Amino acid sequence: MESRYQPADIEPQVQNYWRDNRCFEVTEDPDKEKFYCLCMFPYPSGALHMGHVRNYTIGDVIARYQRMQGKNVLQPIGWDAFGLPAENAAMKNKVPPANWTRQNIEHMRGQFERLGMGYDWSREFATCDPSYYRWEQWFFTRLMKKGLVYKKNAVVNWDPVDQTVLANEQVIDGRGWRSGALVERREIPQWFMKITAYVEELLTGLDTLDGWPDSVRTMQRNWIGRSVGLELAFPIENSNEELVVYTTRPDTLFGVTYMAVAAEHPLAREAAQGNPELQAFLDECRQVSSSEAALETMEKKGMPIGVNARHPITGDAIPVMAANFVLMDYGTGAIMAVPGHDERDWEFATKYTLPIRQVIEPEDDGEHDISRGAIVARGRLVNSGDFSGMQFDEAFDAIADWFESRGKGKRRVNYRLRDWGVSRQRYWGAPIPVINAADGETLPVPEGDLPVVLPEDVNFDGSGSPIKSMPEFIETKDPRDGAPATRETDTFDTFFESSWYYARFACPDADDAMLDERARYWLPVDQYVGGIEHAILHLLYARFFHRLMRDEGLVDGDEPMTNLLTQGMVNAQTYFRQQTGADGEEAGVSWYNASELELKRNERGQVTGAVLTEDGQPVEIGGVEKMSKSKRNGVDPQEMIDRYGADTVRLFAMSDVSPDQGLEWTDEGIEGSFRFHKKLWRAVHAHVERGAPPALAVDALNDGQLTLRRKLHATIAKATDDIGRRKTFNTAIAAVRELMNDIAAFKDTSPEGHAVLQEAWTAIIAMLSPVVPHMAHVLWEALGCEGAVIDAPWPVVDESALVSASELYVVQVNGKLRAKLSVPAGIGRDELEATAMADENVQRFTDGKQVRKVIVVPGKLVNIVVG
RNA sequence: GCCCGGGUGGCGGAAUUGGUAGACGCAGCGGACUUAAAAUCCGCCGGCCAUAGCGGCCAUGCCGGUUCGAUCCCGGCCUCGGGCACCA
Repeated sequence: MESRYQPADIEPQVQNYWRDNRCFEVTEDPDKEKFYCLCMFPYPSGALHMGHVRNYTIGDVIARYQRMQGKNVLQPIGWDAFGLPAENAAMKNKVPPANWTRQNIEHMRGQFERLGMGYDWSREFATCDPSYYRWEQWFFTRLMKKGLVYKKNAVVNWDPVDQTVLANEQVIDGRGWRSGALVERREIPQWFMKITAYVEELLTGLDTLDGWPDSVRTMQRNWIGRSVGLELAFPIENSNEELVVYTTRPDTLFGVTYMAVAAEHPLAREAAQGNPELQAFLDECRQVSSSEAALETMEKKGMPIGVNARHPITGDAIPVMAANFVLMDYGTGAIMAVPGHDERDWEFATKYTLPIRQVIEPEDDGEHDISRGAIVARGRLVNSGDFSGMQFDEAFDAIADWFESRGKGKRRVNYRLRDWGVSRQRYWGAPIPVINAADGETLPVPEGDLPVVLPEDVNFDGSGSPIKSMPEFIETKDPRDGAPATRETDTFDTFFESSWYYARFACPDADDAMLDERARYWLPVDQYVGGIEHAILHLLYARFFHRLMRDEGLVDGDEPMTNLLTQGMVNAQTYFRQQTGADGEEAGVSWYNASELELKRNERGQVTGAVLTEDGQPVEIGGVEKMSKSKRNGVDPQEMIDRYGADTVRLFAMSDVSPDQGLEWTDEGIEGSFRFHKKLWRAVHAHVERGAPPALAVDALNDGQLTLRRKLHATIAKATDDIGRRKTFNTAIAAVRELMNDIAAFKDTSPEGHAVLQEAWTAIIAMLSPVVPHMAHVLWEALGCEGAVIDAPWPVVDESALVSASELYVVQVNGKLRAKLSVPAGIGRDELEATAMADENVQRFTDGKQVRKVIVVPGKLVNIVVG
């Protein structure tokens, strides 16, 4: 064994060992418990960043831990290879998206290996492989036949200068990111998946997902947004038409003072003919990004369309407004407005001086001034005709009955969730396998003609998707009669690929089916790991897809992932200077990387400022923010691996915080992690130099040896719980460090002590091996242990080692800590109370006072309440 | 705007979800070793007060509540982060 820790020497050797012995390639084994561990696969953006390192280290630690628990562990990796960045890179670098993507995959694969990830590389695939996307094309045609997909018009962001559809991300302050032109809403025909057909199941299924964080389940529940309400119609004056609206607050119906319709609503369009002012307003309403955040935060605008509706109960005339915040494709394109009891309606009514009427009196009897704000809380109805005096539930039923008995409305369960639009007008995606026949029919591509291969040798100049102007792609034949027909040129949303890849990893080489029997062995995923930013969309689509595949007979079970771990982001300190132009105007901000700076500290070590090394002038200290190129606060993992080794980087990524929290990267932190490796190496080296230890004879141990052994087994218990159940790797590592501190203070050189130390070091190396597998591999061998540490069993707690003759009690008086007592284990309550009362410091606070009660928490605490 | 999280010493965080606030690490200070530096090792390390020693008061974003006892539960606010359906 080398006396110095040299990661650059040992890490490649250990990686070769894993590769040569195919350590991580697995097959189905019905005799072993299976464990499928999966991290959300990466988008091949070019190089690994720290967020990747963290994500995949978490997964690797769990996979290696479960392997040591004796399970048949599958940990695959692949590439979420379609997407927008490849198109942007293609424009910038004049490379076809396919080439750029595949080069990135090559590079990142090497980085994963260098990090020591225990992947079954034999299962690797990229979603841009035709052998992968052919099966989702096949699946889509199956769903077409089942009626689970359909085509309808839907809104996109249209850049009128670049003549192209923009993603929400490409719309900045309502303008196209490249052209700067005001973006318009435009309707085009698109394909939709009927996720709403599964909405109840997706909702109730959340209750079964005990292994998911509550926050994610709540977010999904709210996203689905089930509500019970009333659908009712407001007749239009002097017309046979009516406005259908949905409300969850029928109790406020007498407070309706206006109606609002979308700019695209037929009623508004009709009214705009011959009304140029209204027409101009409707045109203006189109110039808004289609994102909900933009819609909700923009200035609410409206204009009367000169048409009245009639209140269905009172018959009162109610003006109809066109409004920019009502959307034609959500709900019915019309809403009833109750400014007295809805904040948005209140603000709108105040702005346009529309009447505000109070029809609810809240429970709390507090001061409520309807002229100063809406009363949103439920309460008793007032000014509501026959319904006045009723409470919410009673009023809801009475009003709903009123409408239903007259055939003018009905109770309805409504969902916020909308069907999933999967069409993208982009090139770098899987072609939607549809043929447009000359007679207007849309037909699925026959199974025998799949896959519809995306041409990869293209000239990508940014003027839209190349396949949209490529006759050799577009021209095809009608599968019914061979007549000329055209292909669909839209591609799938990339969420389509990522909704089922987890299942394909079970059988990536199946070439005559989407999935085969192996999927039933490996699924569901036992542990899924990924960023919290995917809490809703990706995970909801995957849950939907799993049910679609279940109903196609491809998989068992309802849910795709049993346990979910959502990981926080990797952040770092930012530094900047506000730059001033020659004219004294502010000319933007310059960001600096920590490596360019020197920090100033006061005598306490508190950072008081920073100066740029180059010019010695101060820079501002900004916030701790997500690592990004623009803020220049990123750290390249490759550089860190080259300097410190993969184990040090892995350890730091795991040791500072639990995985679900944001991790702050610091240079000092990584140094500390490296120091830990050197210290551990030295300690094990010194231990090994003593030669082979005698066998452990527990009965022969003295108090000091028993105490160290108690600490060891308490540490094993804690680390097992922290890694296996809580997934708080940081506290498991801290517990091991505590144990190592105790070992450092253990000055026993006897043979018995030597044997205890051998037991301790062996357990420490085993427990650390999922996090720092290279170093553990080498030290395991040095300790003379059998086999490779990846095949070692996880250490087991010896319960008898935990037994102690005494217990520590905390004594409080009126909830304040006054003493600590060490008492014999299993002491009786009376004796315990007496011992506590007899304590000198306790008496200072109880003296002359009456003891009202004594609370005892066994094994922990005594609280004496005096008054 | 709406939904979901977070806020604890100089810093990252711990306290297993009602029972010792500050584990572990980083930074800092003091010391040992060294010709010196680095590395390493040892000690101290929330604030205020007291001190030979024992100890006391305050303190977990802010305000209020429940409880014998609150970082943890409830109500109201402030603030930072994630998502909002075409970034992945």
